Amino acid sequence: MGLKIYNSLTKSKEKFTPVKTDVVRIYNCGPTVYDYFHIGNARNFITAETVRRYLAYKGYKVKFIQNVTDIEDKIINKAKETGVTPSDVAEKFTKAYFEDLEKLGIKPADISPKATEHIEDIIEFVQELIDKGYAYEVDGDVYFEVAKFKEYGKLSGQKIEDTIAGARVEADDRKKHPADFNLWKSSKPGETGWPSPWGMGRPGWHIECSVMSSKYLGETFDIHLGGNDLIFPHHENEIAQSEALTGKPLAKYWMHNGMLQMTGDKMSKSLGNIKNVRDLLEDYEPDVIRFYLLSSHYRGPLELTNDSLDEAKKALQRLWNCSDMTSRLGDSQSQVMEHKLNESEKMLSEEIDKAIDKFEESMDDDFNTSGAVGAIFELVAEANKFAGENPSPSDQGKAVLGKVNKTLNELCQILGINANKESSIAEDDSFVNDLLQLIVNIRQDARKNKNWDTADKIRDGLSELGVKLEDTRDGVVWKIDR
RNA sequence: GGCGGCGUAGCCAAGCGGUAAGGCGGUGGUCUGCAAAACCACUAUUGAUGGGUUCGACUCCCAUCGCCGCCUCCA
Repeated sequence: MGLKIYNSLTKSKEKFTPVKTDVVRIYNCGPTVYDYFHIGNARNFITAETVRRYLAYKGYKVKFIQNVTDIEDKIINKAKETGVTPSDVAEKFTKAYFEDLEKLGIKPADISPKATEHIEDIIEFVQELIDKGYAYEVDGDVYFEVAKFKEYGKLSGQKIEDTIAGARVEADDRKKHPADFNLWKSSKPGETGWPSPWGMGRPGWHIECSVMSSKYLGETFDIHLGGNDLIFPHHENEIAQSEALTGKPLAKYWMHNGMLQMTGDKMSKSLGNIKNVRDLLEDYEPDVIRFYLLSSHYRGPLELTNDSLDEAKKALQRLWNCSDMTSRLGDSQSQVMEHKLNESEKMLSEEIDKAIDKFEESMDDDFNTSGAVGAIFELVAEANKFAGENPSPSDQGKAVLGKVNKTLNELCQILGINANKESSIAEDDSFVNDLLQLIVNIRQDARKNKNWDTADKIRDGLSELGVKLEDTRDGVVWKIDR
């Protein structure tokens, strides 16, 4: 079973074979840093990360680039509104971007190139397009001449004529064709700009991705990702620029994630119905947010509601409980010896392999994280069942449970989810642990004396402080949740 | 007008040409001093609707309806 990827370019699932054998090169369109990023952006980042992690799990060497657009009209507008410079805005939100990524538990890209640090490269790229006859300059602006690129529209299925029929393209007499787009924008006096052969100006939006992807990944890299709202015009234009210049495909596979919706509408900054990740993290743990985003397929739409997040949290709790139980009851140090297993141990052991198989099968099928999560939960159910039937497992039983624990951890890690709950109190905080142990011992004494009032008062009181006590058959277990 | 996606139980959500994973919720049990956790049973004869192909379709094709995205900045 090899990996299959749905390629937006061909609108079909294709077998994945890297362009080069030794490394998979991936580019994802990163944020324009004019505000905190929202949960919809996060879905894209997490989709990219899932691709990246799974490919690494499959044994590929992965090189992952995600750019930072730090000069753009929206940044300039924001600067005007708030009375600071565009670079102030960009700096502030670039910093916030990396902070929020980290809080969400998303690994930053191998390289996060910034547009403003590649002005020279961009100018060179634009000049070459002019030299090759694909672009023209008017009053300090440089446009890409869409009519010159015969394959224009191959990604989005848009025809140039239809685009004009939409009549929403800004009228500009200076352009040869309404669909022609900006490669270089002249700047007004006093505006941020860089010197260029065409006067002071700044890069058009689409050009930076073409420039930086080719610079760091080379011509024809493997996977280009982005939200499906970028298909047209952004990705279409990227293809036009790059392929006009090189005559080679920009990327082999194009992956586009679906939009996150709020009460039926797309979440977007222009609609004003956005939910910042920063704010969301006040109410939900990173794992919950990631788990929720992974619980459906990346290409479909996904509705964000409090209920869906709450539900994700409960589901995740079930996983955490099982992980807890298997680490408590299991022994991950000792080896499972198949021939020594009894009937039920053997069954559980087989369930581990089944879960791994189903997990990989799902992920191989265009990164079906929903199916992969299902596989994990099937293992959880089997482990719980086994533990219920074998409260005091044999050594081999412990070994199998330990293996379940390890498997749970490994599979979750591929999805970027912690199989174990991150506690706000360090696990090695021995003072807290000793204190809790003392309280629990006192409560156990009360229980021995059937002093239920005291015992319950302690349990309820701790619960309010975020410490949950469970009286299991083999002792008291506490979980910290605050 | 052009391009594309979606429509599966109360809710969320997968696989699959041979009669529906998983999660949440609900109901009834087991365990427990009581809880919690966990387990067991039940919870879609039905897959928006209407046709067609097929021995057989939720899965393929066509049409209809509904929802959504893109065509302007947007992950």
